[in-house]
Formats: sequence, C-alpha cells, structure tokens
Amino acid sequence: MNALLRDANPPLTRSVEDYLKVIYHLSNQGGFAATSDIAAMLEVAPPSVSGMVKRLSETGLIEHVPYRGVQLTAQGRRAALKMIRRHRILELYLTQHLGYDWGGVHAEAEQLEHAVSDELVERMASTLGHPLYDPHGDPIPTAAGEIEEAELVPLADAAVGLKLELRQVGTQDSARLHYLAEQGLTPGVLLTVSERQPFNGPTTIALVPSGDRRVVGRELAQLLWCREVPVDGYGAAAR
Amino acid sequence: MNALLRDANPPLTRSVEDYLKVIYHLSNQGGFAATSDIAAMLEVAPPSVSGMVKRLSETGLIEHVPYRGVQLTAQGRRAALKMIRRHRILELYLTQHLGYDWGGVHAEAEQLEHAVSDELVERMASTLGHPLYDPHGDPIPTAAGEIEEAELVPLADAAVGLKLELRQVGTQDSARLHYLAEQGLTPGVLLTVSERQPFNGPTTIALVPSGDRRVVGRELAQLLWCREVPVDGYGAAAR
DNA sequence: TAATATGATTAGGCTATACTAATCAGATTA
DNA sequence: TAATCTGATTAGTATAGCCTAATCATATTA
Ligand SMILES: [Mn+2]
Ligand SMILES: [Mn+2]
Ligand SMILES: [Mn+2]
Ligand SMILES: [Mn+2]
Repeated sequence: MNALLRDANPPLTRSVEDYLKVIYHLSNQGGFAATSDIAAMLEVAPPSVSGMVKRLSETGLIEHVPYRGVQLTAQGRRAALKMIRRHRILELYLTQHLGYDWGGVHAEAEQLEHAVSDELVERMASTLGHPLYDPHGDPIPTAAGEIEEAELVPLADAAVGLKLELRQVGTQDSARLHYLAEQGLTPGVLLTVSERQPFNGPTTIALVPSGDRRVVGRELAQLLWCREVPVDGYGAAAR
Repeated sequence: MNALLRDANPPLTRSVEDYLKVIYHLSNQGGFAATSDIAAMLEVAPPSVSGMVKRLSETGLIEHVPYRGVQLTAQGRRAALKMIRRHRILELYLTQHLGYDWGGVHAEAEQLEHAVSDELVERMASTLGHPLYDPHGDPIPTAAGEIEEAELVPLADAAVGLKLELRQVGTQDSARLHYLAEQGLTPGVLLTVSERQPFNGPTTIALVPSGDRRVVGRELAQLLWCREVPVDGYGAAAR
C-alpha cells in the first residue's frame, strides 16, 4: 500500500508500548536510555533495539542521539505514562478484588496492560476509588498524564536514628516481594533506623509502633525507598 | 533458526486463537467451515485464510479438505473451547463486577481473552461462583473442555400456543442487544407464542407472568433461542 | 456436455519484530 | 598518540500475518 495513504496515527503495538515503558524508566532522571540497557530490560538482542529505535524516532515518540541513547518526546512520554497508569491500576485491582498477592501481580498486569480498553481501566479506577498508589507503593499517573515525583531515599542510605515511612518497593521479583511481606515490610510501615554495619553491611531497623527489629541486607535495603518522617517529641504535634 | 530446534509446542498467537474460535462456531453442527465464511467472520481476505489454514493443519489443530473446508481436530477443539470459556467468563465478570452492559461487553472480552492467564480466568470464575452461562445465555465450557449442547428452537420457528423460556440471544451486535434488553427479552424470561403473521411476518408473544405483549420481527425472532416449557395446568405439578 | 459463475488457492509483496555475524565509533588505557 | 575494549549500528535473514492479482476446481446452468 502507498505509504502516503497509510494511517497517520496507527495504534501502538504491544512491543512499542513495552519499549516506551522501559525507556521511560531508564531515562526518568533526565538522562538517556542506552541501547544495551533497553535490550537487557526487554530481554531482546541489542540490534533489535537499534531497529526499533529507528522506527520510534521516525514516528516521533523518541529522540535518538546515535551512540548516546534515547529520550522520550512529549508524545512518547504521554504514551508511556498511559501504559504505566494501566499497569498500576491493574495491579491494584487484581490484588484488591481478585486475591492476587503483590508478588504475582506484575506478570499478569504486564500482559493485560496491552489488552484493556480505556473504559475498562477507568471503571477499575473508579471501583478502586481513584487510588494514588499501586501495591508496591508506586504512584499511579492520572488519566491526564501527571505523576507524583516523590523525594525518597533508599533505606540503605538513610542515616542511623532517622524515623522513616516505607513508601515504595523497587522490585517486581516475586521471591523478594514475598520475603519482604513476611517481614512486614510493605508500603506505609513506619520504622526507625537502629544501626548499620560497615563495609556495605546490613541495616537494622525497629518497626513502629511494635518495636520489632529487622536486619535488612544491603541488596534489599537498596530497594526500600523511604520518606523521612519528623520524629515524635515535645511540641511535634504543634507542627 | 533450525526448524528441528524450534519449540515443538509454542503458545498460540492471538490470530490463531481467533481462527480456532470461528472455526469452532462455523463447524459446530458437524460440518466443514468454509474459507470464505472464516474470512467474513474475521474480516480478513480469503487468501489470508488459505495461508493460515495451511499452518494450522501443519500444526495439527485442524483438518483441511481442499475446496471443502476445515474441521477442528481434538486438539484444536480443546484450544477453541478454552478460548470460549475465557471469553464467556470475562463477559460475565465485566457485567457483574465492573458495570458493563451486555451490548458492550463482547468487544472488550474479544481482546482480553488473549491476555488473561489461566489463573486469572479461574479466579474470576470462582468469584462468580462457577457460573454456567454468560450474559447472553451461552453455556460456559468447563475447564476440562465440556460444553452443554442444548436443544433450542428460534422463536421465529416456534409454534403458536407454546410456552417457552428464552435461553440464548444469538448476536453480539450492541444495537440489537440494547433493544432486546429494553423489551425485557433477556435469557431466563418466560413467554407464550400468541400469533405469527404469514409470509415471514412478525411473531407476537406474551411475557409470563406479566402478560405484556411484544411484536418481534423475523430477524430478531431468529436470534431468540428458546426452550419449550411444559404448560401449567391441572396435574402439571404432579409430573 | 460445454460454458459459466463461485469460491478456493497460489504467486508475489509488504510490515513488524526478532535474530546472528560483521563492522564501526567513542572511551579508556598503554 | 596508538592500541584496545565496549557498546552501538548495519547487513542480511527469518517468521507471522496480512494484502492484491492471477489462476484453478467445483458446482450450476444452458
Ligand atoms: Mn507489557
Ligand atoms: Mn507495581
Ligand atoms: Mn479475540
Ligand atoms: Mn456472550
């Protein structure tokens, strides 16, 4: 068929949707997403990425600087955030209404995100009461494409003595998620940093208010993104 | 890659799943599904069907008699019934739990059926209480691949005077479905056939127990599949 | 039986997406 | 600066699906 007659705005394919999502995650801090990182995250060979990058930049979804990497255009970012909204609403719906646990829900959402209609996503969102966070604590973009940018610190880097709220868990690995849930380490819990061993050693924390202690190795402590909470004390209520 | 090393049982693609479903529907009464009928139902050109038929019969999912048509093998039938189960459970879940109406639900299920996992389907089924029929009255195959074969007659062919239960509505067209719902003609309603005009004229029915009358044109009357119900009367309770 | 109409198939192309092998560019190190 | 390493890109190939145009087989009709 004549290229001039082809649909100017064809719907995005499954593959394209997944590429945009990983490019969003890899270039989130303002940098470039590298070909090899995209390839690793999608479990695809680097030349496949080079090929897709060419098509996506021709379509105007990304900007490509050869040998440096890619960034999303405004249009690409909108499309990526739409997919992330879908994914996170699906994850929450599946856990809240269909008995999924937070370790198993990611894989299912990864497929469904490409098949649900806008209508279905919005029906789920309203059934859920227009939630702000998914089961892993990640913020859900609005339908208009806005997303909360929280300033969080990994538990691994938090100073001893601080009081923290665990906000996001930065993995989708189900073994790690199951272990963390067993330990009571889910978004929303409060804790204080008791001590940290040197040479990349574990961090010991005390859960609030139970006071139960947990020793968290560095690998996991880097996945636990926390927000600093003002310590209770005389006059704290006045703030 | 070497053909001998390729995965012997790759997962079915979306397209293949849809082909198997329509072949099931077209060859249900034991006959052959014709290329052109498959093409029409999938909105695809006949040569595309010839191509797919070749691959499906090489894979052992269908049997092809050139210039006659195709039939499902046992393996193909299993796969088709699995998709039909998914489709119908999805339709029912969407109507019961997410506020869809029976006219809009088909299109959504048509996409989702390819993306849901077995686990999700079974979770939905158990949330629904392992239902036997979808919103249109169509029987839901069991997970083991059994399906109820009811002996139904279209309202258009039912003799005047009979008492009937409307069991299935044989269309997915949303305008027709919305109209039928307005008229109170949904699966489960009881009615008696009051009269029928000659020369393919409309059928007049009386709803039971309200007695409300409806005049149903032949096109719609052919879509309303009914089961004969013994008429109430002296001694009827004894049977 | 011969001509025709209908429907199915084959021939030949196109796009999206992946792959491997070969080459190239930029950064690092001797 | 020159050699080397790393990662990115190009070249060439494959498969699943789809398309149109041309051809072929079967059933119907004259
Ligand atoms: Mn995905
Ligand atoms: Mn998540
Ligand atoms: Mn489908
Ligand atoms: Mn249905």
